[in-house]
Amino acid sequence: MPPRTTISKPAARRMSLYLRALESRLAHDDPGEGHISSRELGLAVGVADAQVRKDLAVVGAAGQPGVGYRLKELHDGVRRAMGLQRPWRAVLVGVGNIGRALLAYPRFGEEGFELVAVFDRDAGLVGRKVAGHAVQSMAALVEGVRRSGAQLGIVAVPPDQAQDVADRLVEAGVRGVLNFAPRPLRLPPGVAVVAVDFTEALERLAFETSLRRQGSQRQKGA
Amino acid sequence: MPPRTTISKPAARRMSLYLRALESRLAHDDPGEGHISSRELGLAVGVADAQVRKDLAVVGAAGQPGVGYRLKELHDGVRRAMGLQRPWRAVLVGVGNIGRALLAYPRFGEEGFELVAVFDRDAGLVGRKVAGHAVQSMAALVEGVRRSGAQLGIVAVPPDQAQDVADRLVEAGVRGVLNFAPRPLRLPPGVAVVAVDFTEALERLAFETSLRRQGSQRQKGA
DNA sequence: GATTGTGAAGAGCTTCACAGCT
DNA sequence: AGCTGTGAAGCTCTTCACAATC
Repeated sequence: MPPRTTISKPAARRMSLYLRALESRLAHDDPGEGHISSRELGLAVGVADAQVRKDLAVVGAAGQPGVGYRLKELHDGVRRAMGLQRPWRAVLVGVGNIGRALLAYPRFGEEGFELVAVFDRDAGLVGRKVAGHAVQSMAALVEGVRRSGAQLGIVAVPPDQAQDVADRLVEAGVRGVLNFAPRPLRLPPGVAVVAVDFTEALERLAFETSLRRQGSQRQKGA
Repeated sequence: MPPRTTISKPAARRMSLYLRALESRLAHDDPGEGHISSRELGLAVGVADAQVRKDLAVVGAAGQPGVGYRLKELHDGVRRAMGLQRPWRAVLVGVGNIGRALLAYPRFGEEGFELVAVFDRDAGLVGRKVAGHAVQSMAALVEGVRRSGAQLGIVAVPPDQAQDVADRLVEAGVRGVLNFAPRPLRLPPGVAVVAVDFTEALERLAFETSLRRQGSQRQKGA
């Protein structure tokens, strides 16, 4: 049963939040037989209850009036809707600070993401192991990625190398790219790109903070 | 002259992109007397030209029909509209991999952001210098932040400490928080929060990638 | 001829509010 | 009583299209 409606971009963002709220709840609820209402879930992630119900309707989860949604069922439903029902294979390019932070991320691999290869330009790193992953040379990238069958590539290199690395990842068959370089990537349609941009985040923070000078503060959830 | 209209959240996101496109352009245009059209700028950041014009109208930038916008004037206008006309003082809490990545970020400080204090829980780090910044103990946090007069705080600690650290930052007078922990923060209204969440980004990537199975690919810019 | 500025139309997203179920 | 599911209303953002300008 495919989702009734497509999941919008804002909804996809919220789904990640729901997932984590559900997981934290499941951790405290061993049998996993508990329920959660749209209001509770909304409170946990800073979203209105009606919004939660609309989102969940899209993933095809059935709530029980008067009770709420079954935790386990809901968790599975959201994961399936987000394309996380089976694991994704990812490669990491760039083992600088950001790359290391990702390697150290316990969550990586824990649920649905498997890091199958790691590359770096630095000859001093190539051949060594970082967080259990043998670092390969950039020369080995295209062949290595192709052999690994990875669908996702993570670009954690300096900005001037980002486009080139991304192009080679796509050449090697990757279908989605996570870009940590503060530079927009141009990739063919059919390849998904998601950017994580510290500078943008900082600037957004400056903007939002300067908005909140004394005076009319409308706020909603978080 | 305050902006005619308020800048929407999506618009604020794009402003950061405009800024970087303009800066990269200014770097290749030493006198800074060049012009750029809404179409060119839109192409650089993956946005429709009409959208660019609407955004720029909000910052109060005046374009010249048939020619475009003056680079330097536009750059200044966007920075002002984003609240970047004068520098922000920020503190960093947590000198793990993410914290280090931020410290290494050349852009940090280069334009508009000054890192005025750095804290970490690890006794082995306290007192040492990392990337030119003396690491202070967590015990010194509230007093240290208050004395520094920082308006922004960056939370780069493990998730279980994030809320506590954020609370103390707010207690110390911080008015905006950049959160790298994969956990939503609850802070009083009047304090801005921007989250950078790797897990969310990865899951969004999985979702967008799974959408792009063969078939109808609508795409626009990037 | 090229490009801006913008009203109006269009698309998308969120909130409201309530009938219906347990 | 509590909660879901959802049509309808309301709001926000984006795209269109074109007169005005250089």
